[in-house]
Amino acid sequence: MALSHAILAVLAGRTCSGYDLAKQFDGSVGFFWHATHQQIYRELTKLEENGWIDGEMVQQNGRPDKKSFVITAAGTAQLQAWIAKPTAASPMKDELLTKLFVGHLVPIETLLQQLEEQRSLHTENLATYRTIEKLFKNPDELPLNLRCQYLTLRNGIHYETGWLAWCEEAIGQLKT
Amino acid sequence: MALSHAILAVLAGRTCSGYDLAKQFDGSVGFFWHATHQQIYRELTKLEENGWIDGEMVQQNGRPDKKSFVITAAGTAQLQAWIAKPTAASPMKDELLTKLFVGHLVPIETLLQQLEEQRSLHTENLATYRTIEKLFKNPDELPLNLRCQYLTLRNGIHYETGWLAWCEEAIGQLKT
DNA sequence: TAAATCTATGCACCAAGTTGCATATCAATA
DNA sequence: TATTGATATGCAACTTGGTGCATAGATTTA
Repeated sequence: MALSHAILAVLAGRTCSGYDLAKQFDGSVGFFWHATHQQIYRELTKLEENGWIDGEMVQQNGRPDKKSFVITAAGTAQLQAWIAKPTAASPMKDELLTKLFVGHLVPIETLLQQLEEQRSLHTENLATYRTIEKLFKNPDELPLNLRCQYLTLRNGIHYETGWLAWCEEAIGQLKT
Repeated sequence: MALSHAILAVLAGRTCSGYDLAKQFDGSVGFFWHATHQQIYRELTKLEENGWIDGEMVQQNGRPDKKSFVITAAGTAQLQAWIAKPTAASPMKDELLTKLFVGHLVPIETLLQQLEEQRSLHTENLATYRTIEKLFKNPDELPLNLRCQYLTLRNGIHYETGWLAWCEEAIGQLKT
């Protein structure tokens, strides 16, 4: 139910082809809602059937033709209604923690390897977010739409910072 | 692929019926791997077919009979091999952030409501974790298996703390 | 004694997500 | 000119996850 809304959310900002959307879902919205191009194309068909978006073939020169989608009034209304609805808690799924939960079954070195791998992943993510953060000058003076996007970025920064702090703690603990 | 391993992880600690497992997945492992009782029963069938667990009917008095599962040597080997494998990054899915991303489409009051709802959810979660944390005396002197479990709990605490800090920041920002 | 609650297991159907494949246009590079 | 890479879209098959329902033994509570 929520992939459709994530797509509407992107289209609320600008018209996109499926291909454009797939790129948005790899960065930007992709930071908090993962989707493959397959899912996106399939969902676009449904959204158009529902009348929430409108597709139109666009001839291009220098590259293949594309189908461009715009959000309809009904789509926007749908999106607004969804935002106001109570938010379902995202079902937790963390492979690393599951592994650590039974970490005593493997050599400590294996655990440390995994933790260090995670640390470098989260370090990388944090660096990406920090880079984007710098593009926002004077966060307090942003128009509302950008301020909202800025806050989603800030969430990512809190998230990654928290993970990194934990990685350090866990690695430290296990090395004792 | 990973629900099976989460189940094996629980069974590595103690024999369980499907019902017991369902309760473990509501708390404990459930804090980082969500699953319904339906998924669990279905997966148990597969795990038994693969020979990774062994099921046996147990007569009980005072309550219905149950089927009790133990992990096999093959199952433990499987689990150990899985722990050592590279860990797939968990695909992000956060409904609230998706909503906030297009938050300018609704009144600020709606956003604040949602954020305050999240804040209270995460406050509750943190309180739960803190309560469990107190059960661990002298974390540095725990045997390895408990220390690993303690670290998963610490991850939850970092996670919830980070979320709460962000909630405060976001609410503060939007109230300006 | 009736109803609610806890223990215990499972089917059927539907929705969502993943993987691999298939196709095609056009630009740039080797 | 052949290949690579970016643009662009999509099908088919499969796995996983979610919802609702169905059943049933036993205890507790009203």
